Order: sequence, then C-alpha cells, then structure tokens
Amino acid sequence: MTAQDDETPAAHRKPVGFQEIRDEVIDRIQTRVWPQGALLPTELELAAEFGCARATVNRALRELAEQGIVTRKRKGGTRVASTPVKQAKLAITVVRQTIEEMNAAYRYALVSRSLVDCPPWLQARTGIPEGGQVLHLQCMHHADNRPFQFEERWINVAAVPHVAGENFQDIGPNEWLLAEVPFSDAEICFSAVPATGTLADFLAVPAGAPLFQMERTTWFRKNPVTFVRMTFHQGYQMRTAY
Amino acid sequence: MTAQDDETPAAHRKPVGFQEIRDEVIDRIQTRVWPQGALLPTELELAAEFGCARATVNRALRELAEQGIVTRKRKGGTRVASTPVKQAKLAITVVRQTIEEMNAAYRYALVSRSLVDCPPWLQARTGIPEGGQVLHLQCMHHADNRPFQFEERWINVAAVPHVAGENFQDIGPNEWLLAEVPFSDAEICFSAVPATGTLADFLAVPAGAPLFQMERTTWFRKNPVTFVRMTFHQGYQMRTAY
DNA sequence: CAGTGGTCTAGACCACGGT
DNA sequence: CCGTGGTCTAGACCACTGG
Repeated sequence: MTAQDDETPAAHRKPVGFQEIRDEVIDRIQTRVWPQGALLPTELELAAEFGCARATVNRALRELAEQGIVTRKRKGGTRVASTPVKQAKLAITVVRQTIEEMNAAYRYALVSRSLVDCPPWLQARTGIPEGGQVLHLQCMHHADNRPFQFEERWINVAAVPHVAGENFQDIGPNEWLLAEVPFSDAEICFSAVPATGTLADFLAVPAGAPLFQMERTTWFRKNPVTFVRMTFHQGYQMRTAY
Repeated sequence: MTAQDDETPAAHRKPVGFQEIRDEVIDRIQTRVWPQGALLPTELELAAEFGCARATVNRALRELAEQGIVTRKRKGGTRVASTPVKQAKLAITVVRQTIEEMNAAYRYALVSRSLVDCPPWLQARTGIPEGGQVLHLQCMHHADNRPFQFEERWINVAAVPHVAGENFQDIGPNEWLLAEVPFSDAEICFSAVPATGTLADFLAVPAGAPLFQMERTTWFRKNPVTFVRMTFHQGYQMRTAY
C-alpha cells in the first residue's frame, strides 16, 4: 500500500468530489474498517490521502455528521457514531396530493364549521389563550368516493383573523392554511385509536376498528396557529425509507 | 433603501455568517416578502447585498434546498418552494433506549427462536431467496415490568452466517444486529392493527384492541438482511417535530 | 496551550438547461 | 448561447475543548 502508486504527474488531475469521499468513508464504516466509536483521521490527513482540499473533506464529513453517521468535536476529532441513529425523513404533504399520487379521484366535503371558545384541553396542548376564539372544523377526504381521512381541526382566530371570512365549502383547511398562513414549527404525534361512533360512521368501519391517527400542532414563531387530528381509513399504512 | 447606508470603511468587518443569511431568507419567505413560487435574487446578487462571498450564500441556500424550503435549478435560479414539503425527521433508535429515556426499567425476554425456510410472503417482501434459511425470533420488551413492545423478527442466515451461533437469551436481536451487522438501506411502514390472540396475550390487552405497529425491512447493499414487525402496547404514541 | 473542526474568502472551472 | 447554480481550491482566522 505505497502511497506513491496513486501519484500522477499532477498538473490537471480530475478533482476529487466530496461525494466520492463521503461514499468511501461510508464504505469503510460499513465494512468495519472504522468500527463503531473509532476515531477517524483528521480532515488534513484525509485531504492528503484523497489529494484534495480540506474544505472538500469537511463537506463530506459534515454531511455524514448531519445524517448521524459520525459525530464531530473540535479537538476531539471525528468518530463513528456509537449509536447509528438513522433518521427517516417523513415528507409532510397535503391529503389531496397523497390521494392523487395513488391515481385516485379526490373529493372533499365539509362536515361542520363553528366558532367556539378555546377549550381547556386545546389551551393546554397548543398554548392558545383560554377563552380565545377558535374555528372548529370537521371534514372528510375521499379517494375514489371511498372514505380516506377524517379531519378535525381547530384554528386560532387571533393568529389568522381572516379565517373567519372563509367558509371552507370548496377547499380543505389544510390547503387553505398552507397557502395563506406562514408557519415555522410543528409537533407531530402518531398513534392507533379505536373507531368511536362518529369516526366509525364517517369512515364506514365497525365501531372499535383500529385506525391510524396523526395529530399535528403548528406554530408561527411561538404563536399557536392550528391543531389538527387526522384519522385514516382502516388499513392505511404510512411508508418511508432511508 | 440605499445600499450606501450599510457600507463601512471595509477593512475588518465582522464576517457575515451563512446562518444569518439563511435565517434572513427564511424570514423573508415567512413574512411573504418572497411569496410562494417567487424567484429569489441570484447568489451573486445576494452576496453583494449581504457583503459576503458567493460560497457563503451558496451554503445558506443549499441548506434551505435540502430542507425543501426552496428549489434550485441551474439557469433557472432559486425559487420559494410552491409546496412547502416540510420534512419530519424520525430518529430510529433501539427499544432499550426509548424505554430508558422514559426513566423506566428495561427488561428483555426471548419468546421463541427457530430456524425455518423462508416463507413465500417473506420472500416477496424482502427478496430473500425462497427456501433460504431464516432465523425466526419472537421477543418481548418490557418497561417497568409492563409490556412495551412485542417484536417478531426474521433474519436472513445467508447474509448473517454467525447469527446461528447466537441464542439471544440475554440480548435483543435489534441491538445484536446493530452491533454486528452493517446495513445501508431500510424501508419502514407504520399502521394500526387489531390485537390478535397472541398479541393480545403478550401485550396484555383485550383482543381487537388497536395497536400501533411498525415494520422494517433492512438491506445491506441490495442484500436482504432482516425483516421485523414491532407492535407496541396500547396507547403508545410516536412523536416528532420539525 | 495546542490540535481539531467551523467557517469565510476570492477566484476558478464546470454542467445544466432556459432563451 | 450564456446565465445560474454546483463544486473545488488554497489559504486564512476563529472557537471550542481535551490534555
């Protein structure tokens, strides 16, 4: 393994890309050349080995650090992460998109719409001031005329004043909010729930059937905007990869 | 808005960080200075505005593109993403960690262990050759002596030959695999399922109770390694944020 | 204190893709 | 074609932190 072998007359060598370095490092980790917890060479050493600038190595390793493959510390160097905390990315989309991607016909229906005072549980959950006005909506999303998702939503009127002027007859609140209201942070919660009377009716399943549910609270700069509970048809599966 | 105002005698100005630029851009998007679909200035223009190198602007915008906030095209410029495809990151960890983070006592128990031929459904799902040997495991994970998760797993013996020598009496297969076997890709599937007889017994819930389930198939370079079905105790919630 | 990653710069060349 | 982003370089200074 003499380093000499790889040396070329210099001049115009094809530049080494950060992707090559990243992939090579991943390879050495996967094949246990660098086992879990091992200390990698410094950026300077790797740059010398690969014959490129330190910035290039930096970019490669930074990307791996973002993915949780390695951990980096000043003066401490770069180590193979002891717990390969793989991250799965969940793309958060609108129901209509999901349905249309299945090549199914999308249909939306508003079930109810009412202005109410923020109930205590919602105040606890979102931080909307108790007694503040919220718009409460219930709606159904169908795929090929079969029930797909029941959506129950509460919108903080104080945060979205002009929501009062929207009747939501023809557009779902998720799409409307996405287009009209900026938001910055969200919290999501997945669970399995039994079909209660109302849910069972709307989703056309026997009472007690197991349903996949997703709840999401949204803020715009610490200011609560909306809370939504989406319950899917029986048998729904959420998929992802990494 | 005269650009002159911001000019200093040059010399040693505090360098503008990519984070400042990124945050400022996020701000202008959130406040609709640049509405959905709008075309942003070029990197060169932004670099001039912020008084920094193009590379700095590039890093800021590249990060926003990775998050799906903007879309970038050569010659097409940078645009505010029309569909704010926010991405939630799911950290995939080991059950023991999850339980210990709840400050609960973790207990593991092996339920069954047997070598079998790969059944057709598993072959279809993972690509393990039909008839190939797989190790079938069932185990329970408890938190403070209460059922937490039932794990059913199949391991491709051809991909992990030395798995045959492990009895899994004291260590869970998830941790063992994580430590012993490299893997590169995975597919995850979440759903709500009813508690069947066996599941109901192990998780101590009435038959038919809605349970949160996560299935994961793992490959190492297109080579199937393992398939696992994890069913959680009643009321379990998976949380994340973005 | 000294080594390591974190970041910025000024310049360069390239690749893609709209005009 | 030629403008825009994508990337690499060589060098520099800084910030954190382990010994």
